[in-house]
Amino acid sequence: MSLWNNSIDEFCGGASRASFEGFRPMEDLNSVVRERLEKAAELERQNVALYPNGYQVPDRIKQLLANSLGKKAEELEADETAYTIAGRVLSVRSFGKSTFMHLCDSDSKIQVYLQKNQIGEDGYALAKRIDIGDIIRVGGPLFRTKTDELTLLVKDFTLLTKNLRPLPEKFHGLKDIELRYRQRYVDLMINEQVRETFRKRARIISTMRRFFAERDFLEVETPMMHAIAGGATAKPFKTHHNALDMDLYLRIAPELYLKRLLVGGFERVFELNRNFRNEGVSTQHNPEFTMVEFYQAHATYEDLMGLTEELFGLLCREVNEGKTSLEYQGDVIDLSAPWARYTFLESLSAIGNVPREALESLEGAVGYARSLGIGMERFEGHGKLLTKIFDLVVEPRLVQPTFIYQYPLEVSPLSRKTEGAPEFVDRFELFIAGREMANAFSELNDPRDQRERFERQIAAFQAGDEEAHQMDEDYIRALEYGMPPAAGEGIGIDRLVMLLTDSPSIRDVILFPHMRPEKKGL
RNA sequence: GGGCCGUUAACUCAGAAGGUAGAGUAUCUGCCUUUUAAGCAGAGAGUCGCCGGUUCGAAUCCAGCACGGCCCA
Repeated sequence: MSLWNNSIDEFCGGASRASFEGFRPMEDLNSVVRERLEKAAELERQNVALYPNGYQVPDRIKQLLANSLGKKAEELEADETAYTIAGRVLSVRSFGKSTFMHLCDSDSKIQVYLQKNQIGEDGYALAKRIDIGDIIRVGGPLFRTKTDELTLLVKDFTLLTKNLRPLPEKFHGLKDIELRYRQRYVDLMINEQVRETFRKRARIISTMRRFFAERDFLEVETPMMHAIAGGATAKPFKTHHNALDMDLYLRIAPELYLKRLLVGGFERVFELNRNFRNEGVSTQHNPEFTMVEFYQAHATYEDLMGLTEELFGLLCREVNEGKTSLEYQGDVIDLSAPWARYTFLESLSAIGNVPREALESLEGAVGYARSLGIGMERFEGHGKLLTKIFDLVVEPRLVQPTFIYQYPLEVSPLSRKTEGAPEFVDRFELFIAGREMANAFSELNDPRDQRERFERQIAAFQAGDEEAHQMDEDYIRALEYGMPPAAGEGIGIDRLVMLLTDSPSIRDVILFPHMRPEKKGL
């Protein structure tokens, strides 16, 4: 007992003070951490740097694997070329005078072999002090073991970073969902498929940027902090600007700013960034989430259907080995164009089996909604009620990609009215795997109509609808200058990544999902 | 906000009916120069989420709270 106490003392405040100025032991010191601390102190006493830098690492494991693909043992044996790689030690199999380790760098893993007669008595003694979780640099030629595994025969090695906390169990990995999200760094270290998910996320986003760039869309950045939270129906987060002494809202959507850019003359714009909505957290919702919104002048929502089919097909092939179909949570989903299209009302009757009287009158809808257990607020009209019915009886059944178009005017305050059907708008939503994936419409560019819509929203707000739009006078003014006819669309990136990576929860595709703070001391 | 479930060693998990906690991995010691969930022998490691209550006695039963998960609104 007193042995490790003394050693920790030395490590934290005694002999090693110079190199550990300010270092304090963690509160949850367990026996393994104590032993690591002691081992680290011992290494420092032997003048082994625990956190050196400046070492060159010319080779990547991925390259070594690629270059050696198909090379026979004899072929490798004959090649004396030494390679130098660095990575985290993930496993150790140690014998009396030799040791195997697996080393992992950012995208690949390779076995390395340390032998006493290669690195000498002192070198091997130091090698024995390497722990799982340490980051090391090794150099030497490649060979194949008896079991034909490509392995680097270590001629020299350097400790680059000492690990002080044991890694999770090698076989089961880190399973505890809470720990995986709170300590994503450990999750990423241990669970290769998690790293792969986030690599795919990056690829999806960069492919999307390229897709829009190729079509002459300009990427822009509009404000995250809004004086009026507009562009969607959602509750915003409120914040305060001290110097200006004014309340601001984190944006719920960039829409109204992007359309101001159409007015300004940028005819194709997109923004791919975060939105914030002050609502519940679930497998589908994170308070901050990523959206791409894009606007194209002289296009209609029907044009965007084709563009969306093209984009989703491309993204799917990009992360899914060139295939245009994928499996999501057991369902095979075919993203090949063209996708099914139903008007909103058609879908209610054809897919949701909603009776005609519910579609034709508010009274009919109220009665039917009640039979489904759907409540109704005073400020809600027929259109709003039908969307609630839709969410319950149609949306979950839209597993294969489906466009639902011609939405009720009441729930679409920024969309152009459908010609000849003024209670409906030129808008579609895309559903895949029972979830809304995109929302698009031909943009309302008549300032008189837009003002009326805002006024209806304000009436709804006054009647108690907290999510209703506020009046945005500057946006009306912009429309008065003239916004070209245009169509715009928003796609939820997180849900898209969930779909393309077969992830059941939005938290699986967000690196650091929102969590309540942990109360326990670290 | 409501319902159900979970929280035990650093990790993955056992602990019917109340009697002061176990395994595997990891760690430490010894043996071991082609292993790969290496092996063999031994050892250490726990505020059983927190706080109350019932009881001679609580990881276990009860109430509350915290955090998390799933479902619902």
